[in-house]
Order: sequence, then C-alpha cells, then structure tokens
Amino acid sequence: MKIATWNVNSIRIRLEQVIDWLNQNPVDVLCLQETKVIDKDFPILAFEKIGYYPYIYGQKSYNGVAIISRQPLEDVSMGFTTIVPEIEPEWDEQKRVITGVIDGVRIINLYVPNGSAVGSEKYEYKLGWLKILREYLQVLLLSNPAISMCGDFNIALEDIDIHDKVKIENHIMASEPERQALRDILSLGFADAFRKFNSEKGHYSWWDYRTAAFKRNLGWRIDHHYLTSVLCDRAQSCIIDVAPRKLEQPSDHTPVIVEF
Amino acid sequence: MKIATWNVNSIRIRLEQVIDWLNQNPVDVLCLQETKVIDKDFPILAFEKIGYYPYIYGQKSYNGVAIISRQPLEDVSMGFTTIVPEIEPEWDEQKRVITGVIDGVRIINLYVPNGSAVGSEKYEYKLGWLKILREYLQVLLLSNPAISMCGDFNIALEDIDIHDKVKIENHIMASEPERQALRDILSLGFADAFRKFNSEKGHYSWWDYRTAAFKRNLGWRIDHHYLTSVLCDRAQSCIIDVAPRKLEQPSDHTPVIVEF
DNA sequence: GCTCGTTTAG
DNA sequence: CTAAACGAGC
Repeated sequence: MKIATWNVNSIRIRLEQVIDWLNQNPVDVLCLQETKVIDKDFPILAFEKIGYYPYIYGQKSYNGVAIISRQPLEDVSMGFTTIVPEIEPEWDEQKRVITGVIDGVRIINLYVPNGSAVGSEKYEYKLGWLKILREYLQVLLLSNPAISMCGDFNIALEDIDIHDKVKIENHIMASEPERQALRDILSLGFADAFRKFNSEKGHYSWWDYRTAAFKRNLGWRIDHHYLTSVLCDRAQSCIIDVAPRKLEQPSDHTPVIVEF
Repeated sequence: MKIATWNVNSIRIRLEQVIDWLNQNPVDVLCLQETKVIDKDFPILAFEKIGYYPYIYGQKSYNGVAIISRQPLEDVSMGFTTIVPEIEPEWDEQKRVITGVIDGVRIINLYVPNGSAVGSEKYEYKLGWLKILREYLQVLLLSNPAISMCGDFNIALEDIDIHDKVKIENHIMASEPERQALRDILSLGFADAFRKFNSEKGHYSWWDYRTAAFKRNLGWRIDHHYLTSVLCDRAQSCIIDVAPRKLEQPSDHTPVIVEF
C-alpha cells in the first residue's frame, strides 16, 4: 500500500497539480492538509473522475483535511470527539483530523497547528492540541494495531531535519516543548518511516514561500509518516517527491510517500 | 492607419491576451483603458519587445489609459490641464485622458467616467467631466484638423446600440443627459466611424460580466471611434473584434478597430 | 463576475 | 511570498 501526505495550501488553487500528480503517482491513499474550503465547495468530482473516493473535513479559509482513497474507506471519522467523546468540542472547531480504515490499516491524517511564535497564544494552543492528539491516539491504539499516521506536523524533530541557515533555538516548529510533545506521542508506539531508510540531513518537505527558500534549499522536514511497529516492520520505502515544489504556483509543501 | 480601442480591465491581468492580440492584429495604434496600474508597474517591456512604444498615464487600482504605438508619438500629453491650463486640476486626478500625434493625426484616448447610477454623485461627475472634455476638444481642434478620438465612452448614443432585454429609460450609459452631453461633443465636428459602415442594431463592444451577458449577447456598444470629417471621409472600415471576449478570463470589453 | 487594495494567516 | 475574505467599483 502506498500512502502520500501533501499540504496543498488550498485544494481549489492546487487542484490541477494534485490531479496531475495523482495520475502520475497513483498511490492508494493521498492525505491532504490545508484544503481551505468548506465541504460543499470541495472539488469531489475531479477526484471521482480519476477513480478516487474523497473523504473531506473542511472549514472556511483555514485548515481542512481530506483523505483521497482508491478504494472506499471503512470506519471514517472526523475530529477528535467522535473517537473520544470526553474531549472538549472546542478542539474540533478547527478541522485538522480525519481517519479511516483500509485493508485493516487505520490511516490518520493530521494538520497540526502551526503555533505562530514560541510563547504566543497559538503556541499554547499547539501544545494543548498535541496533548489532545495523544489521548485520541491512545484510544485508537486500543483497537487498531496497524496505524499509519501522517500529515503536516509543523514540527521538525531533529536538527538534521532543518537547514542550517536558521537559528533553531526557540524557533517555532523546533522548540523543545514542541519536540517533547511529539516524542510523547511517538512513544505510544510510532516510528518515523522516513528515518527507517534515511539518516542523512538535508531532506525537506517544506520551504517557506518567503526569501526564495526553495531556490536556496532552505527547507524543513515537517511532513511525516509515523507507523506503528507492525507497519514499520513491513515498510519498503519512504520518499519525498520534490518535483511538485518546482512547478509554477506550487504549494509550499511537497508530497511524502510511504510504501508498506 | 489602423487604430484599436480596448478597455482591458487591468493590463496586468490581461497582458498575455493583449500581446497575443497585437501579434495577430498588428494595428498601428492600440488605445487602452482601465489599465488599473501606476506607471512604474506598467508592463512597458512586453510591448517594446514586440515593437511598440507605450505611452502611459495610470493610477492605483482605477482608471488609467495608455497609447501603444508602432511608431513614436509626437506631442504627447496627459490629462486636460496640460492642454487647457484653465481647467481645474481636480479634473486630472483620475487618469482618463492621453493624446499624441502620429503622421499628422491627433489620437485622443479616453476613459469616460461610468457614472454609477443616474442621479448619483458619480453621475453628476460624469456630466461635468464631459463638459470639460468638450472644452479640451475645442482647444485641440484649433490646431488639429485631423483628430481620431476613441475610448470607452460609457455611453450608448442610440437605442440600437443596446440589446433590448434592458429597460433603457434613465439607465446609466443611456440617459438623455449623457447622450446630449456626447452629442454636444460630437457637434464640434466628430462622426461615429462605426456608423459610417453599419446602421444595424445588435453590434456591441461590452457585455457585463454578470448574468452571463456575453453568452446571451446582452451587450452595449459603448466603445467608439469618433473622427473629424477629414479622417471620416477617408475611413475604410470600423469593425468590432468579438474574439477576445470569448477567451478564458476575458475583459468585459472587446476591441474596436478603425482604419483610415 | 471580475479586479483591486487591505487585512489576517502561514 | 501566497492564499482567503472583505468591501469598493464597474
């Protein structure tokens, strides 16, 4: 099974690129983040036309996630509270979580809050959200040994995941509290698929639109596939496809594909 | 000499279409309206690359006119007050008038105010502006027997210039005071080049973006070439090129071309 | 409907 | 730098 994650930064703006990419890369599942569109305006038909089933969970202007699957998903669920009713409903106001099952594998697609700046209100929200995510995963793990969790985590776990032209110290997406929150999540039993195959520095999935970051290869690896051990053991590859980032009017993120 | 007038509704958005059109229709002079760009951002180079000299008179966001000429213009002048110093400088705050001479022919390119709604403040401005225009033309006529005046006049002089699905009575662009103001201008010695060759109804140069007006051919003929007698006598044709209005992301106006 | 500036967000 | 919403203007 091949699963891709791609923060498309507006599915309406990026639709043609995403459809083209899917035609050239017919993965089983494509997890999208930052669709930035309410469900009634999501371009469902474009995906159906090329043989995919879209499962969408969006809102106006911001956030929004979707799972595009070659075969129908089972047990689809949007948000935290559908899985863990005890979670405060406010945590589902921003549409950042969607999950479904395919061939016994639970796919979880996440758009982790960006956090703005270390110490800001949005930063606290990000840390709080990650704690909620951990609760959510704990519940799902009870009945799902095979979980493939992916998305835009907005966190680079190691310094080698970040170009060295930036002062990482207390930088958003690299601060110790964020990394610790992510480590706490992974300690539930997830492994980074990319790092099973590659331990080099200099592999990135996101380049800021500003300061010509892509041209200068000033990137960050913040889009991840995290697998439970049963899946990580059988994983065959995890690669970053830089090509879409080179197109005209690209997303600032590029797809990451795992195969197991 | 072939002269075209085209309200492009943003030269930056329409640049490719305009360059393509010029390559296919290598007129001597192209008069643009609603360029919507300050002079420093006007895409001068794109026109120079295909062998034209641009003369521009723009402002931020609104209005803006330009003359694109295959040979250099003489005696170029922007605004009313450069020609008639007595006119209040406020009438030149909106960039709507540019003129220049080529082969002894004075070209005047105008973007007449839209006027919003009959009776509105903008309507009064339009009527006032047309009176100022008349003064300006009177001065130019003193030393220029051969004048070719064109542009978006935002006035349909006759009912046959308007589709019949609209209630013309007191409609902006068709009200009697507007028509009379235009007739007062033409009485200085101008003739409608289009009507020298065509007296039918149903020929339009503008279709509202709204209500699918182009598809339903609900148009107005509000873009004109008005010639002094010496030029109208030798005029060979005046045609409306509907093709650009059929393109993707078109201007709401289409070019009108006169040859003399 | 379409374009523009502004604001908010990343 | 890029995207979306908003309000203006036509």
